[in-house]
Amino acid sequence: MYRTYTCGELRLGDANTEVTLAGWVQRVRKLGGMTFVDLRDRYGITQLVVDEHSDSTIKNTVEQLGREYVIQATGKVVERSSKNPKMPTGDIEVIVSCLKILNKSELPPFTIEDESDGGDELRMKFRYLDLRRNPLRRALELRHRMAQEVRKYLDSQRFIEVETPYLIKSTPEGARDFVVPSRMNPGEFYALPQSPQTFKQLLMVAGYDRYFQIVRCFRDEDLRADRQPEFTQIDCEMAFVDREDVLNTFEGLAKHLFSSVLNLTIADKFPRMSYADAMNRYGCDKPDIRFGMELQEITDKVKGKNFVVFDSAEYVGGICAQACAEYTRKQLDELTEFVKRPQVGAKGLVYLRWTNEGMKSSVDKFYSPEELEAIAKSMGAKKGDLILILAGAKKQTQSALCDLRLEMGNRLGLRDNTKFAPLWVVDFPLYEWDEETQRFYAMHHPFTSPNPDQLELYYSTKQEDIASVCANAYDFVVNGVEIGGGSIRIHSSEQQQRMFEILGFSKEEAESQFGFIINAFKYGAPPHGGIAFGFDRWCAIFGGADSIRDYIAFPKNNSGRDVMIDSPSLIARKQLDELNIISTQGDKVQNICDLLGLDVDYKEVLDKSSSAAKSFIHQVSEKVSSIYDQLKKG
RNA sequence: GGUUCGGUAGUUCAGUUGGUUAGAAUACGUGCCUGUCACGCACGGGGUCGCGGGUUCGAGUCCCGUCCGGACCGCCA
Repeated sequence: MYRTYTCGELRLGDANTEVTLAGWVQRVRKLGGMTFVDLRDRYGITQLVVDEHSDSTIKNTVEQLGREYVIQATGKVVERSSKNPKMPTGDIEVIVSCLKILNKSELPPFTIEDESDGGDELRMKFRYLDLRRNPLRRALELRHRMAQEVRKYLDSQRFIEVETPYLIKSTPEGARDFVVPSRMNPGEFYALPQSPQTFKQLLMVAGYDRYFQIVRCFRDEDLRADRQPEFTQIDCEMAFVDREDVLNTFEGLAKHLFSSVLNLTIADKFPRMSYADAMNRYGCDKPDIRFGMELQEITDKVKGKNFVVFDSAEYVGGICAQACAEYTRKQLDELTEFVKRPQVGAKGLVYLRWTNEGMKSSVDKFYSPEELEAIAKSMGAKKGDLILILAGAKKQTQSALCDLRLEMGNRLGLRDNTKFAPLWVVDFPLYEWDEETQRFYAMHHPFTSPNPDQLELYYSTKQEDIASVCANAYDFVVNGVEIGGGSIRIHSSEQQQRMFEILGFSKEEAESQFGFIINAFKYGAPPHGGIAFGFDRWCAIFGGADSIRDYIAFPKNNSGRDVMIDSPSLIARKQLDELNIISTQGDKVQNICDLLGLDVDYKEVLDKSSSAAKSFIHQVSEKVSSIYDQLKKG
């Protein structure tokens, strides 16, 4: 037996027990006559002691230990003479009577500690070492607990977990697909699912009225801190339900997770907010409602005073930051810089400081103190408050105010990541008009049903009628992060055909892309709807993190690379041939080599920083100039 | 596709207006140390300043290009 206990469980009550532990050497502290070794495993750290009474072979072995050596130690548990209250095993230590090095370790490139000295890139490259650290271990343990509790709850609600295929069919709508070449069907490709959307709907047609799956999904789009090319969804679908049924069921799931994972009881029903409300009050469709500071439109109140910025604006609005009237010039300049960054995109920032000496603003030239006070009061401000105003086109200005509001929330410490504010956002528009292509796109996806009260508009021939149709859809938002979204689906093939018609699909296109689902709907599709949660994000939110990367064991970097295994990578020409794929760059290089009679490995050459690439360029230029010389000679 | 920040010791970083032998902390090595737990003390080794080119008497520092990484915009139904 390698071990009788783990490194996290021994306590004072275990004193005088003979134990065997195994783990990694966290640290060795030599104090002349005696040596302490911190032995670490997944469960904790236990201190081993070697002193003058120890056997000389043990003293010898302990001399050789280095960081991250894997060792096995046997000995007696004793009470420490000087205890360490900071660690759970701090009351005891193990007097080593037998010590064995199971495996040596090279010196790790960064320290395996809660606050590692390693940078992000290095830690990604040695992810298996980074995963030894407590913060990552805790993140993955949280994720595990979440997954177990999701299954427990959904099982208790009679959901069944069904696996759907990963090799499916590419569809034109939505995100870019990852594709997989089919060797047996030359020139044809599978797509990896962006979500199991159509399959779960087919399961409803099949009569499995409550389905779920914790499932990997794939999107070939650019990444962010909270976006990976492969990510995990809790994918759910129910039949014979309306919107209320779905929201209640999954509010139940959320509450179960809050209580079982975070030990937080939320008694109240989650608030609901319409999309239009969310945009007007918070400037975005996923508001962080942990704090107020709502957007206030003042367009009509500020016009007509010859201030051209306001007079020419479609929308003027602001937020009121309580007790910030004494913000310094420097702080206000910082905020101005913040909103002028291209990512936020405002032209400038107008401020009103309601100080003890009265109103001070950047627009004193245009407005009297009384007028400023009236504006401030209309926004619910009082003495001591700071008002920040942006003006411009409505959509962009609201969005910039949203960013500014979140920035102020951060600055004022109003976004405590141990507090949670869940929210349902409902009544999304069904379509988005795209100016460039002059057509409607589905805001959610093309299986989303229209609001049942607006069917007349859904079948209307007028563009503005169609644009005003709301979707029977909903998003689940926590702390300003979209955790999940779903809808009641279309279940009549007539409504589905109308959807494809509005989206500009011809009958033939719809048939070839989605024929299978249109057909299925002819055979008794029940009314149904569902939701999908971003599992990685939900874990990150519960863990209080901004980035989902630490909640994924082996994530990819900003450019979609796994720097540990160095993927994606080039594949052998033989594989490409089998798959009937023409490697553009590889073939170009290979063709040049064949033409000039060079013996070069195209894979090495494609790594632009390699010496093979330099030598390739050199050889090619030599060859070309010699050919040129020969041509000149005749 | 774009904006922006960064790349200097194993690691995290500092490096002034372009000027002597590129520093600190930490890690590592050696020695001393019997109650440490971020042990302590002393000494030591450790550098392609991402790469290529340019300006200059002189470049880690300025300019151009390029590669790599982070954050963001576009994109992500």
